[in-house]
Amino acid sequence: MENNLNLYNTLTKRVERFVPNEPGRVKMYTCGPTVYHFAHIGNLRSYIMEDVLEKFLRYSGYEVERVMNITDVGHLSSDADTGEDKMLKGAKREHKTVMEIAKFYTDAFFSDCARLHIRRPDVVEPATNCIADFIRMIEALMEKGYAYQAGGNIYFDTAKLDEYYVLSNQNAEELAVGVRESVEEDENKRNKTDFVLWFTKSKFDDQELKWESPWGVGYPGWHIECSAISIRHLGERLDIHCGGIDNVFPHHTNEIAQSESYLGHKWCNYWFHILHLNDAEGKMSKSRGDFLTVSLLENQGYNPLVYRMFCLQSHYRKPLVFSFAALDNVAAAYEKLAVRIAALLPDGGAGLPKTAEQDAGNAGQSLKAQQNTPEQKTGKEQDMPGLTAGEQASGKIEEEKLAALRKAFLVAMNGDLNTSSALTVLYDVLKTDADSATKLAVIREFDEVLSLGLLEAAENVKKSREAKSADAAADADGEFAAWVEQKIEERKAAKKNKDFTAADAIREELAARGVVIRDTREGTVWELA
RNA sequence: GGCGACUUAGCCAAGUGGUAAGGCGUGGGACUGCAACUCCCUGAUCGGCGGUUCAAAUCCGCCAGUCGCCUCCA
Repeated sequence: MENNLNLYNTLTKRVERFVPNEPGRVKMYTCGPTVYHFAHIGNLRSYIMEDVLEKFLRYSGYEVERVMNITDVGHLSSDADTGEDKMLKGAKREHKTVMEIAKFYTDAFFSDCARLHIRRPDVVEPATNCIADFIRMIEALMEKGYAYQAGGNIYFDTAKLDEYYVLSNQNAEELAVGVRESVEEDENKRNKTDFVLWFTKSKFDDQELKWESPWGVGYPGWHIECSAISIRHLGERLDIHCGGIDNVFPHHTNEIAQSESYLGHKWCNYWFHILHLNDAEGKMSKSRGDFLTVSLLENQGYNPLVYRMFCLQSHYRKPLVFSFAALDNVAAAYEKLAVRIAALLPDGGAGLPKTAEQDAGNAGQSLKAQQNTPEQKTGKEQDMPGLTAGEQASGKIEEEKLAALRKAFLVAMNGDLNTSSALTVLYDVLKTDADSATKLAVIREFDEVLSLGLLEAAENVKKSREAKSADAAADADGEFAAWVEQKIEERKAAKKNKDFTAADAIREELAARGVVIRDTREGTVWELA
């Protein structure tokens, strides 16, 4: 099956058919975090949506190579040399070395990602590993005349380009410099859009990490790292460059300027930008101080995957407003989905062997084979992605129904990654007139891309619904469990005698001890609240 | 000041020319002694005004509101 992915491209400001440089292969670069603090859930919205893009590309049959940088140096709070390095700021705040800070927050970042089922990119490259690449690239830019030295620093000369504002319709005359109060204008720049490639002279001397360079001891500017790291790992032609919308100008604009000047040809074809997560006050940002993290959500009782679903419920090119009311909405929807899927699971709870981590890490590799052999119907069951023994046991996969649902999913996702519509296909699956095995297979397949952990959640629901009594009894000490069982028997007797007052009293007595009971067809089950 | 985006039912949200998906919630019903669970049913003419068209939430114009970027930001 041919790929039909249509993606909005910031470069052309249109939705375009995605065609990679090399058939069947996608080279994807993501601007990674600056690791001076925890990532807030707004940062993570971008990574969630990029993860969906990556997984959908894999699901569509592409081989994807994805690279992410880790900014662990040279990220100034100002582009003038008066600023303060963010890493250094973090280190000062916590009385640690810059490298300790970087390590700690890098680990924290990937831990957050794992909890959100965001796959770790194939290559994760800290900027401090690539200093030699930066220097090589800056030297080349100097030789070609695109860079100049002034006041001890190396600057990129944006006047050398015919076209600088390729991503946004800014214009030099109207571009305001130093709009924000904290930003000072750098007197060394020839043009106001010039940016620093290498610092050797800084008004603050306590920069911890410095390296030798042809221009003296110093450290790299921020923009050079993404260009150099991408070219190092993905070569001269990039298919997709991702990032938050705020990076469009100046960061990505500068990346294009320096990369294409260096390479002498077009560098990246598709620019994928995610709009921000806002709250009632506006954009969430680290610098505003107070911010929400994955851990904070977890502490308040939210499954991180509920936040993932919250993001998927909206479109990546629309601003998303966060509120706990809206999150509660999604939490309820997630729970209900899990319950409905649980009802499809075969009895006996035949295993769901994959763990959440595996699910997050190995999304979609299997559709390609199927798509390449559309006529092959016989023995298709064996090809089903991740079809478990349980699914096979509960019935035969109904191929035609599966194909119809898959098509709806593809239409949604191919339409500029319409995850909101893709999510509704999940509800179509549940409503469709098909065998449980088919529905489970489809849900499992879609979840390779959505990564909402739906089958695991359903399995948990099933466990707690059907085996909770036994589990609770095992968990609780025997004496307590015996007491509960006895109370349930007493209530049963009371109900039989139509003594509902007594029955309700027993239920309340149990509730007071944290035991919640529910009458089912199979009898009364209980669990510890 | 310049650049850009958004505005759909109580809430979230899809829908870029053909007569408003889906979810949550609410209300009603079935089941249950009751409750919970589950299932069924239930709602909007698309910020305002004007225009183009046989036909507009969808195109154009004006107005209003909200938000983002303009060298810290995902």
